Amino acid sequence: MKKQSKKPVTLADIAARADVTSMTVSRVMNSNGYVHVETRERVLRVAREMNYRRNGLARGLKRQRTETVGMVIGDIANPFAAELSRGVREVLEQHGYSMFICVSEHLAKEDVQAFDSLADHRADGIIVATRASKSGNERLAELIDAGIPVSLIGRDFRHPHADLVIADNLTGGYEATSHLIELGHKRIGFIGISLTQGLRLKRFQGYLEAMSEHGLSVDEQLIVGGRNGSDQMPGYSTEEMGYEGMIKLLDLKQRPTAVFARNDYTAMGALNAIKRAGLRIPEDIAVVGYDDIPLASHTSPTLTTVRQPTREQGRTAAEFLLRRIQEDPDQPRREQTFECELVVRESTAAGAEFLASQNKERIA
Amino acid sequence: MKKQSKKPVTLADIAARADVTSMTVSRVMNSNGYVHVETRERVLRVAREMNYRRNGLARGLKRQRTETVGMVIGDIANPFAAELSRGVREVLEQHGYSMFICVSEHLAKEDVQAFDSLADHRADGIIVATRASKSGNERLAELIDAGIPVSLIGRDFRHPHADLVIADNLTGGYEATSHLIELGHKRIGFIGISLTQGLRLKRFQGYLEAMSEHGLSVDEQLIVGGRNGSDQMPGYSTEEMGYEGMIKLLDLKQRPTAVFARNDYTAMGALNAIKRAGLRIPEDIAVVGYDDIPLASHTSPTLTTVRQPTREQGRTAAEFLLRRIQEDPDQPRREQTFECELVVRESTAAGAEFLASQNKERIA
DNA sequence: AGCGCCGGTGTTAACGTTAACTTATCGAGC
DNA sequence: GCTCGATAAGTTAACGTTAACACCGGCGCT
Repeated sequence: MKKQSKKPVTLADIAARADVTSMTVSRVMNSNGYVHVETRERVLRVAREMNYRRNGLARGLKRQRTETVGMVIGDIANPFAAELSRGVREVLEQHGYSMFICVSEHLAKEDVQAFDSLADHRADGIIVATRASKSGNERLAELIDAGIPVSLIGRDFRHPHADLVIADNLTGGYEATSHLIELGHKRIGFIGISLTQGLRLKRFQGYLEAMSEHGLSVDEQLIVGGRNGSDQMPGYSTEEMGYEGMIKLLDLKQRPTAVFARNDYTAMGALNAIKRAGLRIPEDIAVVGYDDIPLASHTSPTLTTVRQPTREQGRTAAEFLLRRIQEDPDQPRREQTFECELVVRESTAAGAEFLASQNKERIA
Repeated sequence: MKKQSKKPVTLADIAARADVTSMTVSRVMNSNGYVHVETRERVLRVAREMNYRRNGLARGLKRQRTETVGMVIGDIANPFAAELSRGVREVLEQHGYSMFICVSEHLAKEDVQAFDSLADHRADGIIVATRASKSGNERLAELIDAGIPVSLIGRDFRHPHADLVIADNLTGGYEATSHLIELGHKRIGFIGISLTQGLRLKRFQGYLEAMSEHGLSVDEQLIVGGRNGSDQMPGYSTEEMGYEGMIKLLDLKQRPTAVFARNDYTAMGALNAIKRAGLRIPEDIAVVGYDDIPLASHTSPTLTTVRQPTREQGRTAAEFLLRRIQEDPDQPRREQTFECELVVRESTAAGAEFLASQNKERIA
């Protein structure tokens, strides 16, 4: 059924028409080596006429590099990942690398598939911003051992030859929680994990530490959310989780006076559940999110949250990766931690004067 | 500076260790042709030991296809694009194709770069979901003419050998506006375009048609938003545009009683500006968005919007593309239009009874 | 005159894989 | 015994590009 379609133009085709060898055409295309001005122009003209596109496969095969970097993210709609990718791209582009994005939908299986796919297509390096998983980490280790440069962002996985950039989410969670405690809250809920598997989440550890350091006990009933069983959640529904988690909390005999959500979407879901229940924010219940996505300053009330230097993390990961590509893939690992910053907005501010005194936000 | 790093294992390396030829190893790896059971197992064992990864460049070069499809989107954080990409992936994965995403950040230059990059790396086909631009369209036409299968989503560009899936945004915009008119609104604003360049936007045309058909005049003061000059807007800020646009509308001597926003983010910005101004929704001002992103049912009030079958569009585009890849790249174009559906929620509902009578939404 | 060097171009041989073909062995069927 | 088909390999020659080297004429220098 497949019709014989016109096959792509090659250097040799151009060479024949321009009466030179393909080597000369190659030199013209890559502007290296000596080529007579007239020859160059003739070749370029023919190439344009024939609508030549170079074959990156052959090129990459011969040169043993593709000037291509793959980035693996868990959820394409996540503004946090989006901002990371922008940082990565900024740097890669400057250095002439193309970036291709693979999405794992937060599934370990797809994670591995993405790694394989990028490795097989000989990406020069891989930037990984997905959540850690056993099978994913194992495959990643194999690839790193095979000499593929890898740079990780916020993934709880270390390898002697892979770089890592990460935000200090432990402190971030600690500060968010402490902020609530300082406002006088004692019953503080956490939305977005299940107790069985959330213990590795740094921002949750920060929550626990803050509570215990201030002598507050943690009521397990106040820890809600997270998927039953598997860790898979279709793209966007973290915010659904926030909504449902909050409802559970509101139904308690003794409900919390404040909640800390694992991320801003979750927090937005919680905001909604609270408003729906006819309660006021922050008077009845205060809410803190995490990530400071652009929407966080446009909810009502605006959302107190923890900002991490997202684009900067992407940039740094890309820089680490490029160094590893251009120097030695087996060089010792670099790790950089970024500090987080509490951004106080209306969802926790007791009053305007508090906001005014605390809020260091730039006038955006 | 670059240290001699261990070079990747090849079929020949395995062949040597397993005492066969690389052809036999190739047969094992691709499970085609006859291979003795013992030989196969020996080869597989050696391959695993040596941590073999096939070279997709060489493979693609020889086979003249890569089983890879590129998708170009304008904004990675846009939930609409995210949902499209999920649909695309669903189909591609079923057929054994890998998908790589390129992001153009809504810039024509990056659009062209993405096309080139995918073409050069010999993707078997390209799915394009970015906004049309002169330079982008031109390059796209070149690639299509060169025989690269292309499938377009919602891009205002036609080519005899490229497929197109598109939502009927004209009708969508018409219905959204008619809905407001039927509710009794006469001064209806539109947020999200500039008059000079927004005329091509189908949903805006639908707005204009509905207004004129109902004998309402359009006040140019009520058309706000859009960037001054260039069409570039950094990722997310459409919602900023909604906020600022709405403020402009609120400042008018005679402000609108309803607004139609070009998409849900813009609408959310508008919601916020209205609430901030101390006005009620929908009593003082009604709001309609577009796209029905997941968040739309979680704002307060929930957002009336126009839903398009997003994932379905992605799936269809992928199916079109696969057919074009597997059959004839020069086959005549297919075009499929998807109907949109008005989803009435609180931001326009006059009262609960209205909602109850109109809202066909599934109990999600 | 002889030498070296530079500009300009060609030749050769890979890069790693696989399509297409060839070779060889083993039984089954006549 | 001979042919034929299935099984199990091996051989050859690309796919399109470029690194490395070779070649050649001309110019400047000793």
